[in-house]
Amino acid sequence: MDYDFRAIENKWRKFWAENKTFKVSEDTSKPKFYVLDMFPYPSGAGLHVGHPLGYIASDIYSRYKRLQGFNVLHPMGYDSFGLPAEQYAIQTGQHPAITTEQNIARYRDQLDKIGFSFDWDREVRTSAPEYYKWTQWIFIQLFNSWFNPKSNKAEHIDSLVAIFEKEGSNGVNLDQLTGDIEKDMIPFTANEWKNYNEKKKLEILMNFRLAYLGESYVNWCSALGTVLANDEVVNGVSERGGHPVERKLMKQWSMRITAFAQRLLDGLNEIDWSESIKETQRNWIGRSEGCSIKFKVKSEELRVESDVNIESIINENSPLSALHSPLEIEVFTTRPDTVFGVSFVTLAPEHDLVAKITTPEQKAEVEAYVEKAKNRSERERQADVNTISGVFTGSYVEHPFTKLPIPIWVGDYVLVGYGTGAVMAVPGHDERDFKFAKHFGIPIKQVIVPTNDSHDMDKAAWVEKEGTIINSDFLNGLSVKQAISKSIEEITKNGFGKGRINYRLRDAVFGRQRYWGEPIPIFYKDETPYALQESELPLTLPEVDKYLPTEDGEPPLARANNWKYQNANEYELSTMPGWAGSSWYFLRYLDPKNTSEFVSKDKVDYWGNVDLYIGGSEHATGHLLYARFWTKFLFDRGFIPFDEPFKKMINQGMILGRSSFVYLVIGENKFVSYSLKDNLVCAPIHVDISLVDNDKLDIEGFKKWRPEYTNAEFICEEDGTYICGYEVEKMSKSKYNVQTPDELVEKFGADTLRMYEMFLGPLEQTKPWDTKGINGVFNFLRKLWRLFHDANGNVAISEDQPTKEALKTLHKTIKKMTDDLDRFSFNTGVSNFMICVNELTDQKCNNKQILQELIIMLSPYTPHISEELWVKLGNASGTISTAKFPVFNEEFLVESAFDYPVSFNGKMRFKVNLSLSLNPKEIEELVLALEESHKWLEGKAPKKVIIVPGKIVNVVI
RNA sequence: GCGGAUGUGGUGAAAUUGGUAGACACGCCAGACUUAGGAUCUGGUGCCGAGAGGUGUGCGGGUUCGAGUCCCUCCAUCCGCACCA
Repeated sequence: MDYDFRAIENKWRKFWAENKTFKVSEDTSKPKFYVLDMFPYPSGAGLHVGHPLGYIASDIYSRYKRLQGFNVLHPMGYDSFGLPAEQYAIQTGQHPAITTEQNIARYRDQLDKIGFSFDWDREVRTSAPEYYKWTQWIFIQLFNSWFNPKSNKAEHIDSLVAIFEKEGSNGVNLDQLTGDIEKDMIPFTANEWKNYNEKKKLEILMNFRLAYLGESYVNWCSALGTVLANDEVVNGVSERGGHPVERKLMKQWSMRITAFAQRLLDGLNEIDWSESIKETQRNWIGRSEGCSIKFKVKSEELRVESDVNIESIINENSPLSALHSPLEIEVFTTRPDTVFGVSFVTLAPEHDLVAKITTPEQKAEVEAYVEKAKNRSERERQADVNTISGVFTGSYVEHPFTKLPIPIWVGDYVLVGYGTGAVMAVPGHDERDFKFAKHFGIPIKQVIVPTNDSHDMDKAAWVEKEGTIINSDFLNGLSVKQAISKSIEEITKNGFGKGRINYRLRDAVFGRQRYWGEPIPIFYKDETPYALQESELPLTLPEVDKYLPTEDGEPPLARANNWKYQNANEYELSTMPGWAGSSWYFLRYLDPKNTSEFVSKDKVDYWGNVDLYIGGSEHATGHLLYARFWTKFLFDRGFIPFDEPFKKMINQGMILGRSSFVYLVIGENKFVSYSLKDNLVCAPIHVDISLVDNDKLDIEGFKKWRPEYTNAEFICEEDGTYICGYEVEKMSKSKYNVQTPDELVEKFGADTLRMYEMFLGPLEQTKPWDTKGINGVFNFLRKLWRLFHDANGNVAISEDQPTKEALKTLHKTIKKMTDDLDRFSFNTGVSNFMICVNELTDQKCNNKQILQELIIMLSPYTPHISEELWVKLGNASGTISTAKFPVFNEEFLVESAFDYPVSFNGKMRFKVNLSLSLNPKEIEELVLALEESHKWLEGKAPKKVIIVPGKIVNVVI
C-alpha cells in the first residue's frame, strides 16, 4: 500500500476531534507549559501559507513538550472585533457579526486541515458578549484605579479618596500624588475636599483614574470617522487604509499607560524577547533624563494679577503649568549644561501660553501662523521637516541666571505632545535651534569648546556631549558631563526647576467612534461619567439601522433606539479600540467559560503566564505594550500572580511570495521567454503562479487565463518551453502570487506542508515561498513509509535486537532533535530526520525498537503519518501524542577511532584514521611518518604540531 | 539621523564552544529501470584548471597554529523609530 496521505489525514483529524485528544485541564501531577499563538483577526481573504508558519512552529513545540510529560495548554481563538467587518457592513448593510461568523468558519476549516493540536474547547472570540463582558469589567477596574507613585503601583481609587479626606492634595507638592503625570490640579485641603459636591469630587478624581475622560490632542482620521492611537498612525496616515490623519483637540477616553512607563521599561530586562522588539519598545517609551527649567515671562502688562480667578484658567484644561503668577514658561531639556547658551525660547503653536503672551503688534502674524500650523496634517508636517518656519511673539522671558531678556518664538518644530511643549533654544549646540537661529538672524552663543579642532561653529552646531564649558559663569571649565549635574544642582537649589525624567510615550486614546467594538460601560448623569456595576455587564452592542456616524457627526451607537441606562441616562457612544480584547485574551483561555470571574484564582495560579508566545513582530508597539500594561495593572490589583504576560517570545518572519512574469513584446500580442527577452523591447507582466511549474509556463493554460491572450504568440527557448522570470515580493492578490495552504494540503497533505514550512529556513527569518522544494519533503515521507513496508507494500517490521549501527543513527538523531527543538531550530530538525531516514534506509533497518522511537520524535512535525505508523507498529490508537520522547544515551555513540583531518599551515590536506586512545605525542609521530606528510613537508622540519584529540591535527611549517 | 537585524554555491540553507566551509534539500548533468509515477535507484555538482593544484563565507585590515565564527574600518540590503529638545 502506498502512502495515502488523504485517507490517513482524514482519519486522524476525525479521531482527534472525536476523542478530544488535546483537551487539557489543570493537573498538579504534571508541570504546566503554556504555548500561545497570536490569535488571528478573521479577515475575508482567508489564510495564505505565511499565516500558519508560526502556528506550525508552536504546534510542534507544544507536541514536543507534551511528549516530554508537560501538561500543555495550547489554545486558539479569534480577535473578532475590527474595522474590515464594519467597512463591509457599511457597504453592504450586512451585520458585522454575520461577516465575522462566516470568516471564522472559513478560518477554522483551514486551520483544521493542518492538524493543529489546539484545545478548541477553550476557544475565545473577543466579539462574543460572554467574552467582552470581562473586557468591560477590566475597563471598570481601570476606571476605579489610580497609580500611586509612592507605592509605584496601581491602587483602588478609594485609597486616593482616603488621602484627600485626610490631608487634601498635599498642597503644592502634587508630584507625590501624580508622579508628574498630571499637573493642572488646584491644591485643596482636606476640609475643602469634604465640602466639594459629588460632581466636583468626581471631576478631580478623573485626573487620576487609569481609564479617564480627558481633553487632549488626538489623531483624528476623518475618512474613518474616528480617532486613532499613536501606534495606529504610520508615517502620518492611518495604518488601516492609509487615510490622512490630523491633530485635533478632543475629549476622549484614554488609558494612563504613561504611569507605567518606567515599569514597562524595567520589565523588558526580565523577559526573553528578541532584542529588536525590546529596543522598539524602549524607543517607543523613549525615556530621557534631563531637567525642567522655568523661564519667567518679562512683559509687565501680561503678568497675571494676584486676584485673578485661578479656576478660570484651570477650566480651560491647560495641560501645562500656567497656574502661578507671574506667567512662566517651563521647558524640558536634556542639556541643562548649555543653559547659558540660550538665545531664544520656542513654543509649540498649540501651546496654551501663545495667545496669552503675544503682544498686540505681533497678534495678527502669530495667529495666522498658529492657524496654518494647526491645519497642517501630520503627514504634511513630517514631509516638510526641512522647511524652517516660526514667528516672534513680541514677548520676552528672563534668563534665570543672567536675568537678560530672551525672545519668545513660536515654531512648529516644537511638538505640543512632548515634554512641556516648549524648548529653550541653544543654537550653538543643537542642530534644529541652529537652523532656526540662522534663518531668523538670532544670535548664536557658544558655550562649549568642541573637542574636534576642525569644527566650525559658524557652519554647524556642536552637538556632541563632549568638550569644555565656556561663557557660563559657574559652569566654566567643567566637562559637559560635570556641567550637566552641576547645572541641575544649581537650578534646583534656586527653584528654577528640577531634574526630571521625560517619556516619549503618550497616554493611549481608548475611544473609537465606531460600531464594531466593545461598548464602553459608562453612562452620564449630570454630565458626569459613571461606570456600570459588575452585575450590569455585559453592556451589549445595540442594533442600529446603519453603521455610519449620524448626520450630526455622532458615533454609530447614537443611532440605537431607546438605548439608555435604566431608560434615563445616556450611555457613552464610543466603543473600545481593537487592542482592548487582545490585551488580556491569554488570561481568558485559562478559564474560558467562567461566568462569575474573568479568570478564577485557582486556574491562573496553576497555569501562570505564557511560557512561549509566537507571533509577528508587527505588534511591537501596539498589542505587546498594551498587554504588558494591563497585566501589570491586574497584578497590582491582586487579580493575577505575575506582572509580565509573555515570558519568552519568538517572532516568525514573513513569508514572501514568488511572483512569476511573462514578457510582453511592446505593441504585439507576443510573449518572449526569459532568456531571450533582452533582445526585444518588452514589459514584464505578472502571471498567475498556478500556471507556472518550475518557471515553465503552461502555455495552453495561459491562453485560457484571459480572453486577450487566446491568440497570443510565444517566442520560446530552444527546447520549445517558455521560461518565466520571477521576483520575490509580498503575497498579494494583485500580484497573482498567493499560495493557500488548502491547495498544498490537497496536493501533498498536511504533514508535508507542516514539515516543508519548517524546512524553508530559520523561523524568525523573512524568506521567500517557493513550492519547488516541497517535493523533497514529500519524497522524504514516502521514503519513511517505505521503511515500514516491504516491496509489495505490506507492513514489514522486525522484532529483532537492533544493530549497533542503527542504534547509533537513532541516538545521534535523538541528541540533535532535542538540541534543535530546545533552541527552536525547526529547520535543522527536518534535516536531522532526513539524514536519519537516509541512514536507516541504507542500513535496511526495519527494526521496531528503532522505528518506534523515530516516529515519536517525528510526530510533532508530522502527526498524521506518525499516528498511522504508530498503530502499524502494534500500539493502541491515538496515543502517540502522549508517548514518551526518547532519551539520548551517549553509550551508543562511543567511537574507538576518528578520521583526523590533517592540516598544514591551517589548510586541510588529507585525512587519516587513528585510534582515539592515542595520546598527542603518539598521534604526532604517526602523522609525521606518513608518506602524505612528507609530500607536504617538502623536506622541511615542522616548527610545531598542534593536536586536538578527536578534532584536528595541524602541522606548522 | 538613531536603533535593530542580515550578508555563505544556480536556489532555500547548515556549520550550537574559534578546529574538515557548503550538511540537508531543490535545481541541474550523466546513467539504470520501464513505461508516465509529480516515481525509484546509481554517480556527479562552490569557482578557476585537462591535471597537479589554486582559490573561496559582502570589502579591507587585525588577533591566532587555525577565523564564516573574535576585534577594527568600510559597503550593501531589510525592518523599526524619527523635528523627542
